[in-house]
Amino acid sequence: MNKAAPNGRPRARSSVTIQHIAARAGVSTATVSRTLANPDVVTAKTRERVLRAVAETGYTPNVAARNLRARRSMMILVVLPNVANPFFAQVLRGVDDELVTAGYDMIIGNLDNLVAREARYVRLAQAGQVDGVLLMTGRIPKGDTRNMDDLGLPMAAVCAAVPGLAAPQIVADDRGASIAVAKHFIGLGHQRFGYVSGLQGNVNDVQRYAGFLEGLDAAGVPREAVTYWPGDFNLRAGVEAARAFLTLAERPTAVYAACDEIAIAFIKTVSDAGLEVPKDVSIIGFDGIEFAEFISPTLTTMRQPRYELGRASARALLEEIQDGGTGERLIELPAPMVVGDSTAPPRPGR
Amino acid sequence: MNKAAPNGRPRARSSVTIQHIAARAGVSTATVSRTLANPDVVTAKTRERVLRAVAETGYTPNVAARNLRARRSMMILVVLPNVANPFFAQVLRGVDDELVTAGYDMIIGNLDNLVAREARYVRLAQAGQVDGVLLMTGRIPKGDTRNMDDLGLPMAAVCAAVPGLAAPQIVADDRGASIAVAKHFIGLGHQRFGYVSGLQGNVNDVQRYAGFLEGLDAAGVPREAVTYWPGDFNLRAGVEAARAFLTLAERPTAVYAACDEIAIAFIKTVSDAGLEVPKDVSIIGFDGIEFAEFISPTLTTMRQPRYELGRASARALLEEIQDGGTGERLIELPAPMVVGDSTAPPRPGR
DNA sequence: ATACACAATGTAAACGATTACATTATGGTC
DNA sequence: GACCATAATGTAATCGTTTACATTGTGTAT
Repeated sequence: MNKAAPNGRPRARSSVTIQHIAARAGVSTATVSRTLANPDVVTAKTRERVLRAVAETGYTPNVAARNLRARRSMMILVVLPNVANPFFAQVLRGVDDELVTAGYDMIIGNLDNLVAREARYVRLAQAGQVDGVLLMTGRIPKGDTRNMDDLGLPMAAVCAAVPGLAAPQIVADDRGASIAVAKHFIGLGHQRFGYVSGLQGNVNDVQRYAGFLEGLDAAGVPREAVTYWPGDFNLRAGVEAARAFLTLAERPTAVYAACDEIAIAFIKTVSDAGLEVPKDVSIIGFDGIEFAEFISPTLTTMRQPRYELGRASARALLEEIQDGGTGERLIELPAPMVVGDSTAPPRPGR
Repeated sequence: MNKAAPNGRPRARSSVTIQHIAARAGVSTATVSRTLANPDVVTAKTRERVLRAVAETGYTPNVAARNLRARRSMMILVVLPNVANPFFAQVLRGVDDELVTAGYDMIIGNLDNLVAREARYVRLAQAGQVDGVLLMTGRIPKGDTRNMDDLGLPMAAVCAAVPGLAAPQIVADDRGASIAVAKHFIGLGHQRFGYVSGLQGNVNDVQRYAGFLEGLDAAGVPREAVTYWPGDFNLRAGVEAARAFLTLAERPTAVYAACDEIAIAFIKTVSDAGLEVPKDVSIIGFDGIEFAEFISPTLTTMRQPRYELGRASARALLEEIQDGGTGERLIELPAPMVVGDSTAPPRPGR
């Protein structure tokens, strides 16, 4: 008997099962299943009867049952350091776009910058809840328990390379872009430089600083001409670095910030202190967030192809799942410079 | 037989089942299940044996099987218009924090601003894949197919009220805040006003405009003194509104923007055109995004308690799931004004 | 010692799909 | 019309838990 809801419509929460459809259409459950999974394998007449029954009852296959039997979940776990970070939000959109077209959905594993939270998602993945894992974090510490790497699940890393991970890694060319930053500053005639770090030890930050130094080295800039400020990937870090900058007797005239938030806060802070950007100090950021062109002066920045990073990584992960995976490889997308008004030659005579 | 991985560690992808644990611990599967679900119901000795077996094998219960039998998934579907929008990202963090402590995880239903995408998530919810739905969108159109509202699933709405939805709705006090905006402008002595709309017909936008007008009405401002620009909740809309503003012979001296992005782009555009903010025009935004205090001039804005909106809505949803729900009710959180440098009295003699 | 309440465990039936294998229907060829 | 290949469908096992119900064990009151 097909129980109807009070309003006469089919009952919600899918109390209607494949048995009901089979009975209603006068076929076996196997035929119903086949009709839905592979319509061409059944007779047109059968197909029509089954589909009508489905439509009339509003039947939707129970996912748990399907997952259990078929041993897949059509779910991808996306692990990221912090959902609140707009940078990842844009990457997520790329991931989602790609996953959706392949019929997958995503579970968000938000670490909230706490390494301890990772265990939860390792467990979730272990439980067969997901068909693959996308790591949006460069920091997968080898804990006391088994970690993601050992799960034997298809994986991919995006945004930040995970050293030693045997999986596709999709990242922006941090090093190359940072060399370009150095070259740009040099080309403008700068001689004293500063670097505001993102998170200490973060793989992106390391690459950016290394690339920056490499570019400066190539131009013969002595290491003493480069000031380094530790920081974090947020606005506050920009304020603090700017304060440190302001106390210097001989200030750098060109500052490279590990991300746009830092750069924007840096500009705001030094401007409030009476300096002019770019006349007194030139600044280049990283990421190419939208706000970069809506501040004054507009920010020169290295644009990460965030959406594309998301798409490419999801695509790579899907390949891992389907083809068994081509496995370990590094895909570097270029991060081109977007020239704004925050860079100029240094004030003459300085 | 317990198959070990090549490295001698327990095999990944949880090929070890509850049967293995039962055998290893010399108990029945029922006892294993009980030990894990409700440890105090078994003998200390039994508990110890079971837990040891679990630890030695690295057993994790298969979630699909559990979901199937227990008829719950410990998953919440979060439907939002656009993952790439930083505003929602912060709300998501609040949601996640609350859900995690209750043992739930979240599936992201990203509509990408396309109404058509909703069907996918209705289906997902129908399939018993989630225990509840959190709607972060004010636009749930009654489609030709059954929509979320009819699912019979625990639900809650956040950020934007869904008219007619019989569920808890957690929103900021758009109207009250907008009245405060009007009062603030009036208090400064302004007489000509502008409003830059968010998405046309969006429930938040409607409330904000209504509240703004209400506040102006209360001060006896004639309707002709208010210019309305249609827009969208993004930077581009601010640019366009500003361009329209600039063409006016008699410009408003006080502009209220439906969100901070609009306000920021508006400021940038009129500044580039040679006007001074706030001397020539005062601007107030909405949301209180972080960047608001890092532009020049810093933005006066109505701060939405985004994290708290997320938390409160998740809490309400969990109550719906657990207690059967107290159901329909409106929770309005205040959106206090954060006064920046973008507001001042109008230039004298204007 | 016996009976009895109650705690601890075991047995086996769900949960709702997919799918290997068995069976029946269909159509083409001689 | 008989035969056979092949297409279409049916039967029933299976995925790995949870849990209702049955059974056994333990301690206490009589």
